[in-house]
Amino acid sequence: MKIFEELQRRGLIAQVTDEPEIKELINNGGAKFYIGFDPTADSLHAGHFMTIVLMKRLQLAGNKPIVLLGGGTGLIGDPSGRTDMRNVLSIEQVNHNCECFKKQIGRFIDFGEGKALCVNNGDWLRDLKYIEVLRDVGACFSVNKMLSAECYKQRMERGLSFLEFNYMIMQSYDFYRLHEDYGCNMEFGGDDQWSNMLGGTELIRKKTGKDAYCLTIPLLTTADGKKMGKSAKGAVWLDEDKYSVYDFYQFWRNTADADVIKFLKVLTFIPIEEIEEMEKWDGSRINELKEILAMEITTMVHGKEKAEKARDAAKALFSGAGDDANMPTSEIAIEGDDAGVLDVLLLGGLIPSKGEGRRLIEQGGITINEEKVTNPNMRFTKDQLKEGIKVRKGKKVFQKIILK
RNA sequence: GGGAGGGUAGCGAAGAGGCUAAACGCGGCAGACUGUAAAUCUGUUACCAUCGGUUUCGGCAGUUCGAAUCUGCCCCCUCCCA
Repeated sequence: MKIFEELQRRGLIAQVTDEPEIKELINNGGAKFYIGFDPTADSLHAGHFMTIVLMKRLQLAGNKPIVLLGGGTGLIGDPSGRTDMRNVLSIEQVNHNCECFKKQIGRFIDFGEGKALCVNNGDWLRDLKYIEVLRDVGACFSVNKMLSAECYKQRMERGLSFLEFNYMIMQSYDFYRLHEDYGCNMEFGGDDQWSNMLGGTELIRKKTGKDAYCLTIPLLTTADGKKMGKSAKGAVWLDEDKYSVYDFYQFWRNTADADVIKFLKVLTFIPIEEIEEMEKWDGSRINELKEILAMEITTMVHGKEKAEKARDAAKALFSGAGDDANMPTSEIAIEGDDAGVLDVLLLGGLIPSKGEGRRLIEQGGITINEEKVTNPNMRFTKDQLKEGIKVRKGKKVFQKIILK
């Protein structure tokens, strides 16, 4: 099966500019495509992951990826599909974030000789001269057309700053530069990028008379219509210091029934035939699929060893077996000879405030060492804490707390 | 620059001098039911605390026994006119 067909079967194609042409290019390894990543934080998150996986798929099919770090565009902020303005990042932050992104992407994409490129649009965007840009690039854009772009819809009601309005032009210019400097002929991105991407192809056509192509992937949403990759705690980071491997595994393990197959297709390298086979499995095996999904993704991101550890820990905890070898653990320090439960939970990071802790205890949501806690004034001695206590919050949160 | 309307808890949105830590909806958390799912139902959702207390309604300064609610100044947003 050729890569284009595979992408289709996996549900990875939302919109394309010229299907026959794109098919031809990527099926024969003729694409030199770029995907942009704006460094909005110091780690990639689950939302980026699908894009990276896509990149990898195309690279494996012989195409050349160009990773574009948004050292320039990150200073502007993409307003596409957003209702509110992004907070403006400092140059230092952006630089730092770019470094972090680069490291992380390197774990997935092979940057070996001639196989892929990593460039930073800060290298050209930051030095642009205003008048020159207006004359060279600005003249190619129609404000009327830009304003009618779908991606600004929400912002037309709430206000759009000129800064953000220029994002599309910067992204288009990126494509043009990559086309000129590196022979890039295609841009991939999330579906919310469609108008920005088209801006690029049009700019290239106007400036060079040549064609370039775009392909967008559907925005991965959960069955309840939310953007995938956000958990209650915020973004699901790929950096294990920001989001533990155990939690990462659990995030995928808790995927809604309706999303499992979709996620398997889009996010894993399990052959599409196999997934289509899994689709026919009896409904009672749905939890097996969730484990497979969680295992696959966690392995890709954190490596097999850590993924197995996370899986084993989860299995042990949820099956009720006493094995706490891999239970997530936090260390705390206390003053005095003993400490109240609420303080312990707070220090262990299980509750955001003592009020919340009280509520949990009142409602029977806290279990320590297999015993339900009923008294919010309960105390633990230093010796007890030294041995460590096993806390269970609600149904799914397990944590061992131990004295430092 | 002129005019109008706004800024209330994570979000949306009521409240227009004491009865308001602030209705309601969403979201979050917990409980029941389950399959570590969804749906549903129940409870809960500023902070500290046993009673009770502390700090909140864009910011600052006032008026009042008492202010989210009234006054002045400032900041920010939206719309209309230039």
